[in-house]
Amino acid sequence: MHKKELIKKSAIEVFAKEGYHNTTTRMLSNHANIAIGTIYNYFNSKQDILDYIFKIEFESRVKLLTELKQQDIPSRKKLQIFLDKHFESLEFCPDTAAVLVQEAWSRENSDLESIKKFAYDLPKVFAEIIEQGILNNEFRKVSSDLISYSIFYAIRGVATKVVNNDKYSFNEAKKEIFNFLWNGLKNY
Amino acid sequence: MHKKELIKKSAIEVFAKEGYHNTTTRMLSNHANIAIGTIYNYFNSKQDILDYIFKIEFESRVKLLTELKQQDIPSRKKLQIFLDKHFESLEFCPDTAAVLVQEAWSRENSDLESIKKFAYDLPKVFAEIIEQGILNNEFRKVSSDLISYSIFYAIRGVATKVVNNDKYSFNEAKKEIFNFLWNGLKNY
Amino acid sequence: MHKKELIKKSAIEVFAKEGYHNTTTRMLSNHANIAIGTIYNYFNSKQDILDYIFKIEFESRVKLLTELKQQDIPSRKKLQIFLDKHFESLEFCPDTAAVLVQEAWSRENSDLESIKKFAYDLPKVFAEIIEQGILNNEFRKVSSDLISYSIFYAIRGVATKVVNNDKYSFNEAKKEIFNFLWNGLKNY
Amino acid sequence: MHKKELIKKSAIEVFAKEGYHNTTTRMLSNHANIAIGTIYNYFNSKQDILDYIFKIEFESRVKLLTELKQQDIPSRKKLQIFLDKHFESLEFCPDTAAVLVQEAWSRENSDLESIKKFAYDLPKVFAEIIEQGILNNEFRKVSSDLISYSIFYAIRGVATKVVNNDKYSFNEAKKEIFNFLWNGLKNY
DNA sequence: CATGAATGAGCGTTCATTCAT
DNA sequence: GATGAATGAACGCTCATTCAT
Repeated sequence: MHKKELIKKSAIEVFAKEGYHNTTTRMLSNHANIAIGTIYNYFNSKQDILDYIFKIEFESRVKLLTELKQQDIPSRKKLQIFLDKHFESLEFCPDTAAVLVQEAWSRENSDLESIKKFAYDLPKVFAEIIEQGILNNEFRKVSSDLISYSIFYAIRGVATKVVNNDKYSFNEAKKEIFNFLWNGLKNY
Repeated sequence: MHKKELIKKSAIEVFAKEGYHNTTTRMLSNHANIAIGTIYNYFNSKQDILDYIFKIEFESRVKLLTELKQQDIPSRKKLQIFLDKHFESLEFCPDTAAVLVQEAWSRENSDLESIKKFAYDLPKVFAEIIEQGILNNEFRKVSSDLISYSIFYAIRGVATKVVNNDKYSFNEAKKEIFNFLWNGLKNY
Repeated sequence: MHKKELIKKSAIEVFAKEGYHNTTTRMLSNHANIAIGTIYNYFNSKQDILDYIFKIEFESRVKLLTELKQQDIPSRKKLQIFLDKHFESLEFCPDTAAVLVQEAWSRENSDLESIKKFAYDLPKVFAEIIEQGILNNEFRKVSSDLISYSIFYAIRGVATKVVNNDKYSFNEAKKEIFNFLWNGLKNY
Repeated sequence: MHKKELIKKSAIEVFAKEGYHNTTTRMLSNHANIAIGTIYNYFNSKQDILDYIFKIEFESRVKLLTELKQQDIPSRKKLQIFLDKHFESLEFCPDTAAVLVQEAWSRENSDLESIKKFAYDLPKVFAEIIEQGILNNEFRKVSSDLISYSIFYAIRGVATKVVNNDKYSFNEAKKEIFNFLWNGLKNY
């Protein structure tokens, strides 16, 4: 594996467990079995690592959403696929999910370019999908950007609940949140 | 004003603007025009100030929700009143709202007792209101605790959007989110 | 009781238990049931309290030693009486004894006038008693000021051991140390 | 020199002059011509430096005493050798001696493991040497642990006197205290 | 006289970052 | 490229002392 990816992978594990703020560069270097200085050969700063994580994850998600937007399927299906993918990544990359969830909204990181993109641009793309749904009469006439925000946060709320609580399976949670959001959106 | 309240009020202003983590005790004392030591006559630590803020706000919100639960009015109305109150406080105490929203999620504050209460107990009370709505057939049969989480986060999402963006009035946002949530919940 | 004496008495209790350094003025005021400010009506500083304690104790001990010096009794008896008095005060004013023992040699207090007197002048008077013993052939020709120091410290060593250890009674310890010192001094 | 030893050596000089308590970490770093942070690469805390000093000195002294105990020479000789070594270290490492003497008694350091060892275990080993002397009839039947304490403190007393006073040479002082202790111990 | 809230200099400690090897 | 010892600004917090009431 390229060393930059090794550091990213390793950092995700530590950030997920300890939180970005409580993680020292020494912890990162220990966990990755490299020297502290080596980190700085690939990243400009500690925050730069987080930035990179968000950048990669943002790109993969924006790619998914953009593809989804362009597909010729019902908007209902698009919502479903998005939730499928989202809960899939929660289940199979829980550490990455934990980092995204924990660090995205910390005021401490709020000036990171990639976090801004993640927090503002991603809902924006999703808003466009909602607008498609409104145009073809599948969805009610909602304010797409307000509601896309609500949806993003609502999903995150459920995700947090499920991650911290073994009462619900990912599948159950996915069905619940899908029904809730779909009912909130659909046109009768 | 009692000095403890002065410090709380002043701290809310600084926390809202700078974030809890970026705020130093020196900034707090400068903003409140008192000595650093004075802060420690009323609070045990910097974190204790945040704790106090959350404690006060938690109590007022839990009071509202508990009263709402006991009232003999349609669940739809209860949702509406809750949103009214919530957006009212957002509009008139935006700094407090900003602090609650920013710091409640932060991993680094997650061991504060009052933040745990705020983040976990408040949705729990709300879940009981949802269960009432299910029992009297106003709401669909949803998983009340998952969905109450979603709703809390969804509201936060809209709040964040509105606070950071002057495109929408609080009133518009309130109506949008109410319709969205109501449609997501109601029984046909 | 005069308030100054109340403060002194109370301070001795706290100093004995906590150590001078770990004692805050707040602890002193709480223990004496007075306000912090009141302390400063009778003492110029926290150290001034310690200074006063040593001054009083120094005076009583120097008085004893001076009287002893002037009495027309064998030097052996003088040593015995001194030890009697010393262990008597250890037994009946253990807090005062603890303060004297603990604080007299702390570098932190070493510039206190009364502590210097206590640590340097007291052995000096004792040295004069030893010189009397040498002159009348009871004691060997020792260097009186070196040996008086040794004796003071030796006594303190035993005192510390007995105070911190219930294996020995004050009486046993007194007999042991008397025999040791007497054998060390006496002329054959 | 290893940096840890440089810091130790430098700290001994400052502690000896200023006292442990009056020494700030900034003073230590200035005196050693290193950054504050460097200290913390080798020690966990300011107290840890003192702990290390005592640990090293304790070990060298316990080694000497243990060897002495096992040697087949008169107990009188053992006392003499111990005093020789002790005054030798006083003369050639006066700063170290000053630190040991000043800080070993301080109430505020009394919870340091190495200081406890120094103050309690060292006399214990010495007590065993005294017991040997009693068994082979060189010494009187004294309470070995009380008297070993007395001796340790008595030596400290003389040491303090000599260090703070240029009236006596180390050699004179050593002879005086040896005679005093030997007469206090010997069997007639 | 008695009070105790207010003060702020100064403490020990942390940790992201640098750079000589 | 890899290393990790060295760095020092900046932090949260303490507590003896003051002084207006």
